[in-house]
Amino acid sequence: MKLLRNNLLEAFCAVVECGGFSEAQFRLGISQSAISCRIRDLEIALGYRVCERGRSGFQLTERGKIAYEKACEIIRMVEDFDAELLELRGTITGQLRIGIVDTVISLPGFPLVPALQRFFSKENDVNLEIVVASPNDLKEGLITGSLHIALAPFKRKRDELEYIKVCSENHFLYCGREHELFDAGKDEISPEILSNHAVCQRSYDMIVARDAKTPEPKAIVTNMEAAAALILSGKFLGVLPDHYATQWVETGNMRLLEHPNLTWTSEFYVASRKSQSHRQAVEWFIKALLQDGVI
Amino acid sequence: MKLLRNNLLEAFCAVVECGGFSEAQFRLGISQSAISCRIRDLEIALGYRVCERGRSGFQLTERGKIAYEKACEIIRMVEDFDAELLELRGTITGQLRIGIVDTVISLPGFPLVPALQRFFSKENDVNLEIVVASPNDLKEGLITGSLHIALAPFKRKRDELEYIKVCSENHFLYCGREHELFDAGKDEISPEILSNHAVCQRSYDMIVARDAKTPEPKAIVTNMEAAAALILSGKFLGVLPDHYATQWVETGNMRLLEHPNLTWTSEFYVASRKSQSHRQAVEWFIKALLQDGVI
DNA sequence: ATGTTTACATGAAATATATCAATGTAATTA
DNA sequence: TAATTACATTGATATATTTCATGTAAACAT
Repeated sequence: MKLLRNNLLEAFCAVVECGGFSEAQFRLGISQSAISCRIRDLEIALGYRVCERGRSGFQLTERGKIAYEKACEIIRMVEDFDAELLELRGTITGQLRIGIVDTVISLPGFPLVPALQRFFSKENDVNLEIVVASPNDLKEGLITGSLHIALAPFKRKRDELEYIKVCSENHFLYCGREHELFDAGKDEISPEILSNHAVCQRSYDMIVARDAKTPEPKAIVTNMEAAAALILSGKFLGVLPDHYATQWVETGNMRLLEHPNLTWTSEFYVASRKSQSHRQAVEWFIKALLQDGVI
Repeated sequence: MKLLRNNLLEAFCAVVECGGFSEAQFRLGISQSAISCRIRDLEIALGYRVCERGRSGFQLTERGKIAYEKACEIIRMVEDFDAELLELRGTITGQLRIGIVDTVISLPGFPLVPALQRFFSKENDVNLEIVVASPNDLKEGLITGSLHIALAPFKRKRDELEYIKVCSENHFLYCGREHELFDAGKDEISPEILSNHAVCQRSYDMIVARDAKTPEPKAIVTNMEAAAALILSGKFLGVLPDHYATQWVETGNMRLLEHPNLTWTSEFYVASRKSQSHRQAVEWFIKALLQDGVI
């Protein structure tokens, strides 16, 4: 309990994230000297220095790095705890952290937008945070507690998480207008021919694409927009969800290439921790997500 | 963070466990009025009453009960967190909560006593708590974090826990001197005859004994000493570990009865959570337990 | 070198917070 | 009805925290 008194840890985390005491003033709403005191007190309690600072720059010590990671974790846990107890009042409160993958707004049946409408049309006290990351990072987030809910195509299921299928997404191979295959005849396109062209891949789809027998991907992206840019450049083939590619196909800037192994459907799930769904805000939001009907 | 300020939760938990404000004074080392203030502040922060109190008696409200459970949990988590960060100093610190089943001190190869000697012969700042409970409660404790280490015969293994075998214990059926079978000849004892006599069982051994074809147990105990008392009364047969029964067998107060299904060996394990072994105190103690060699 | 700026530390005063001691109140009990 | 118990309240006191003003040291510009 020693370390959580007087928001010592909040000050520490703010200082780390702001890269110094002076910047953290505004975020914490207290003076620089107060921050100085808090960090000093924290270091006295801990018995070691957490950061080097001064005109020579701000830097966490080795122990400070570990302390910072753990401090973030405990702060999140305490926030969730606060929210749980406050929700016993009847009003739903607290932080609600939701994770999604990128480029899903146009995905038919993706329930986020209607869920947000439903959730916030009821009076509540919830503070929402939406994070965009890869399915793997989202899974990590759920397990560590930095996320309450994630919406993404999860391939391997984890025991400690709960998954509910909500919709699916079709992926096809595309080339850009500038690409030499753009005007090729149907008979000029075969897996063999395609395998001679550079392909860009999303890092988290690489497992799926392993059996596609394409050359080593020349470019790896972690984001759909980046993939689209590479494809539109005409120098790469790439797999995109159809609902996303359609905007360029319709304007004549992309063309779908049929390929048996670079075409797939991924299932989207609402995922959350099995244990920690006690938070009303979490349960309500999941309910709001599923209201259109589970597939 | 609102709820953890000024030890509001410690005060609350102390009050609950002491059954009132006045008693909690001594435990918390603050005056009754200070406690009153803290509970008031907690209730203001929460927005609801956590307990009814006054001359008419102390009682948690429904919400108060939930709040109390969660408060205990978060306090333990914060304690563990404190200990983790303090251990980065180099000195091992914090609470170390160990669970065992009863009547194990005489079990040959049970590593607790030598481990305690080894652990405390090194200078440290650890606060030890030893809990005696059933294997099932110990398992629960490990999972919820109320225990760091447990030493017990675990039958089903849980994924989130780590088990290391340390020794084993032999169980046999016994009767007391006053029992009618005490002086019976060897040929007068068979499973059929035995099945006409009342047996007492430890509640957590009932799964093992299911195939023993004994009549429904007339008495259930959750503690070995209680089982011994029932056996010594002469009114019950019962299963005991041999190392424990031996004291009465040698003094002629108990007799071992051979029975194929009421004789078994249970394996003792050191169990701990896979994830949370980051605490040095926990790791060191496990090391101290295993120093005699793993079986 | 020298002065200036930046980033933090420090000390005294001011403010906020928590605690205590004393007393008040309401429900029991004698 | 008085005494007792268990807690609430109050105002004084103690403690803790923050601010403001100022100090210090490193980096940078001149």
